Amino acid sequence: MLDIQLLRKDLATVVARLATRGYPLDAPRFEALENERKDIQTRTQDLQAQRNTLSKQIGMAKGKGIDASDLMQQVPAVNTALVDLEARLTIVQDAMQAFLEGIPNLPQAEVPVGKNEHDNVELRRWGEPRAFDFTPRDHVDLGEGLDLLDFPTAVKIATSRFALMRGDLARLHRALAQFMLDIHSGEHGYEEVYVPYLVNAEALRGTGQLPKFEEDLFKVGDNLYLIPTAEVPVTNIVAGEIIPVENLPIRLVAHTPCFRSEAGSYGRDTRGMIRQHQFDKVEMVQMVHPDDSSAALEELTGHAETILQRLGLPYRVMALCTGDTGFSAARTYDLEVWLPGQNAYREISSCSNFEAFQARRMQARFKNEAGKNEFIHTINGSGLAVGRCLVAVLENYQEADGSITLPEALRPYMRGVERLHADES
RNA sequence: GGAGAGGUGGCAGAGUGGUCGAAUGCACCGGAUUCGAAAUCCGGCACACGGUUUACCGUGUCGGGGGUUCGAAUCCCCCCUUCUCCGCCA
Repeated sequence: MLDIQLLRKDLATVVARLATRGYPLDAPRFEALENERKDIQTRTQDLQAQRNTLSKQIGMAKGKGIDASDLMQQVPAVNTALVDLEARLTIVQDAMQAFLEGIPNLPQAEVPVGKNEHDNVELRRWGEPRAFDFTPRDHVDLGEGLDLLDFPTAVKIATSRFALMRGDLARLHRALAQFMLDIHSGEHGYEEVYVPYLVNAEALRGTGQLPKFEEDLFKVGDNLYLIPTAEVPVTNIVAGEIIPVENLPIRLVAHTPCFRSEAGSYGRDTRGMIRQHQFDKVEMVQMVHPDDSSAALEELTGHAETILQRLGLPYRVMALCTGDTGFSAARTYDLEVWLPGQNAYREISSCSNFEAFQARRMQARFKNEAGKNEFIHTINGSGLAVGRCLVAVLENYQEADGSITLPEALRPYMRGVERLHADES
């Protein structure tokens, strides 16, 4: 959520900056709501002050044993007017709140202006895509060829967009998550957390998934939703808190499954594990002093890159343009890993600075140097998407016979297994 | 699942219809004392919003919502939540 003071003070600038991300802010509506609110609120407060004064006088009179019936006769008229005004005030305030919650974050000045993913800017590349002396297969052919990846059975149990992994592939999947978690918690200074996989609407509102993106979520029962990313439970750890400034920055990492309905993505990435209803992800979250958030985003992005580098997976870093930046983010870098099976770079991590956007929704603050409560900044990023990382390992490390040579870094997690290969039989 | 007890400022904890946004203690900030510190003493110290604008005035907030009343932290109803005991259970 944006600071309403910013809209009051400099509406034109806000409109212009939001326009770069393709969001048409309804300025006349804002001004109309604001004027109505101001009018009703001042009138309401005047009446409340009148009532308070009268009641206080009645109390004083009764305390002295004086008859107060004159005063008491004056109150009902005030109250009648108040009932109406207070109701109208609530309506305007709710409308304003809903209006504000629907506005996306302002992109930072450095974000390249553009319409969609085609306008994203490549910042750097790491690693050389391997030259194959055979036609590389994609992870579906590889996994099924090894009898370790099974989509039909997953469909039988659940529905499409689910996967079943077996044996050493299931183990490799677990190894990847462990490996990532160990590096972030052991080398990058993150505290590992285990969090609920079901969250309430308030938490989702805090990080910005609700109210706008309910159709992307799986709802369970009356009040709970399966998490679409660990960002939701992890970031909300600080919701409503006033954090001692010396505790900043807070760095947290969690490995969780993520659940997405993928509404509106029919026909996209229907083959394989790229786009699933359920996938695992290791997520890094930082809560920082506002002065430090830009540096923290660079740092966190580097932490995600470290994983790809240790696994020897070629990737590039993309600066998302204004039009492709997510609702809550002020700035986002995507990491795209090279997938030989698709002959393309594909997103494997998304790292964003949300500035105070989520903190304002969550009421997550710290006491600043002046002793005033101030909103923290939040940053998060995948480090990495486990399923897509598994895909990348399979495709980049495949051999001509369909076997997979495992990267050195993972071998300690694979009880000595160095290759995935089909049974001899 | 059954029974009971609670949710008040950063924390602890008073307050059961009227000058209560709320005693007291701790923590914190400023000052005195001290060579300095501890201890002690004095003072300050919730948040949000609105109006005016450095001072100021007003409104709202005592888990959330609704009700009674001229007036609610205090009475009534509903919900959420925490704790204790019993049962069950990975």
